[in-house]
Amino acid sequence: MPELPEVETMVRGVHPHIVGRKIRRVVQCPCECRPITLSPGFDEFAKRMRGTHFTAARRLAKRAVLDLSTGDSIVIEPRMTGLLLLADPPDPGHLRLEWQLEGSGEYSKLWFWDRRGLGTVRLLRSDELAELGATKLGPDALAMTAEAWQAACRATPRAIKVLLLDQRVAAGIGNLYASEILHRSGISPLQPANKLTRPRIARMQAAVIEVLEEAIACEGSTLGDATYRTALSINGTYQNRHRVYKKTDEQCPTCGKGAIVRIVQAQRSTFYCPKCQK
DNA sequence: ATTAATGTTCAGAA
DNA sequence: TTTCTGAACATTAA
Repeated sequence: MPELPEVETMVRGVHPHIVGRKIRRVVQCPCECRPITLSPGFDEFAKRMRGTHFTAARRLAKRAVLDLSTGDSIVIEPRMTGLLLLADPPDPGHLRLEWQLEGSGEYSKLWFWDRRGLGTVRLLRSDELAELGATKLGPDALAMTAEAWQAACRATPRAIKVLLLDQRVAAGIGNLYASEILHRSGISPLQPANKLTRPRIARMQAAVIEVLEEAIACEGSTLGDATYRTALSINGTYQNRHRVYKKTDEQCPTCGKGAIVRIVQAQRSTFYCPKCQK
């Protein structure tokens, strides 16, 4: 579930509370749930971590990266329902990993909570982390220039919505924000990328930045049927500003004429206004 | 009972 | 080589 703004909110929430804190112990599933995918296996995972301390919490595309004093990094991929939490999980039954922190501080535990359990947590050396970034991820969506989008669009006839979701083109945009970005840009999600004109791509690039930064300022989107919340367990508020996502049949807030429709592209829902997105 | 859900990855086919 | 489809992972809520 978390996309770029939600993961950014997670790492910002966790950073001031864990940097400098030593790891006393790592516990797998303090509740009675199935362990999520870990690498390496839990024993080595915990051993390489014990006694080290956190030096930073940062975001890599839709992943949270917790750097350790050893030079290793914990790379957390929340996928659909994963959360990094310092307090109050949505329910106590899906805590998949617990880091017990030494020393003084407001919080003594850091959790990875994941209801569906599709998330993954890996411990990587710096060279492995660099390789991950280089092979699977394009530039961060917030760092993409209009020229970079122009080059990516020119190179393919794929639908622009599908291109926005391609993490090798630009990393961090997910299904929710792709629809919101295209609506703000006035671009149809079905438009072949290589048919977009330069000014329209420039408009899209600006919308990418605007939507993502506004969503970060709102601490992400917490949908009614979802579980996302900040590290301190506060709901995000960007859902109150959604214009099209899950708004099927509602009036378009931009043109006031059309109704929002839902279509399916690459097996994912897309929401848009056919009247003002061309 | 069926369907869809803010993600990623893989196999197989066009 | 590129692109698309379907399925898989697992759980829950409408």
